[in-house]
Amino acid sequence: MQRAKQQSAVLRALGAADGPLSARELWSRLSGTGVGIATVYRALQRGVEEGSLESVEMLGGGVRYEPKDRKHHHHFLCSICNHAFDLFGCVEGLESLVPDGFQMTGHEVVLLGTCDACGNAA
Amino acid sequence: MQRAKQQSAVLRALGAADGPLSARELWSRLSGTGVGIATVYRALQRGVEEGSLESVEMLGGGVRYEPKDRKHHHHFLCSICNHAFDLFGCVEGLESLVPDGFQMTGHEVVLLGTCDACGNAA
DNA sequence: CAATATTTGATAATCGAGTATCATTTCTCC
DNA sequence: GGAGAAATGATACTCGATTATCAAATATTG
Repeated sequence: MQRAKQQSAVLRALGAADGPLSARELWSRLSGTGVGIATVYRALQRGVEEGSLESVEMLGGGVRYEPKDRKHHHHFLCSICNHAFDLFGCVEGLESLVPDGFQMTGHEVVLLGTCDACGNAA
Repeated sequence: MQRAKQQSAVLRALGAADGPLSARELWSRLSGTGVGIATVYRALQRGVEEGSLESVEMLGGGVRYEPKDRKHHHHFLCSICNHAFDLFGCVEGLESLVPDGFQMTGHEVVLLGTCDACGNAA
């Protein structure tokens, strides 16, 4: 059996997600496998250190993680299930918002609303 | 002397700011007035309850507050001083990002970088 | 002014996220 | 297989943000 088997499982679960996950979300997706919350944090921490993961701060509370190899993208946050979904594409006109003298090095866009599943369930 | 004098001072300080402030930021701007941190939280809580304030979650950690009467706007977060500045204007093309079946009810845009003061100090 | 209600500041208590610890299990390497 | 290193899960602990508590100060009302 390979090394760090559980941590691999954690990273695989994160890679399979359709958006960034918090440590708790990730842990709940691994329930049944016996993986402890500490191992989830260890895997995330190591992933960030090694550069394969990236942490994303987002409204809705807390830090979420996602694989760093994804293209530039943004997120849709469902106000009902509180899950963050990856979006594709970006927006225009950001530069025009920057005040004089400010240097923009990046940006975040979060769309808010209800996802397909929650919208239909309501 | 009028009622809730200190809470008024808190709300006035928030109204004078150039962006949303956290409870701590607000408190530090009132240092010297003897206002306690508890009163800051009380004023913020009451403001939100009464509808004059709105809480904004933002990367950079924690919740910030701003007067609710401001027009639709977004924020610029300085990665050095960690202060959030109000921006004016908005962006185009958000609708095209929404996946099928999702309902968008709002959006947040945060520009990241360095503000005028921090950029010049560097 | 007296009686009562509200506000205030200090600080204790609470809460959740994340981290540290440690005994046990599992690998790796020979 | 055996020794040592790394990984694991349970859980105690830390840390910061927010809330609750309470006695003192301040307003209001008559």
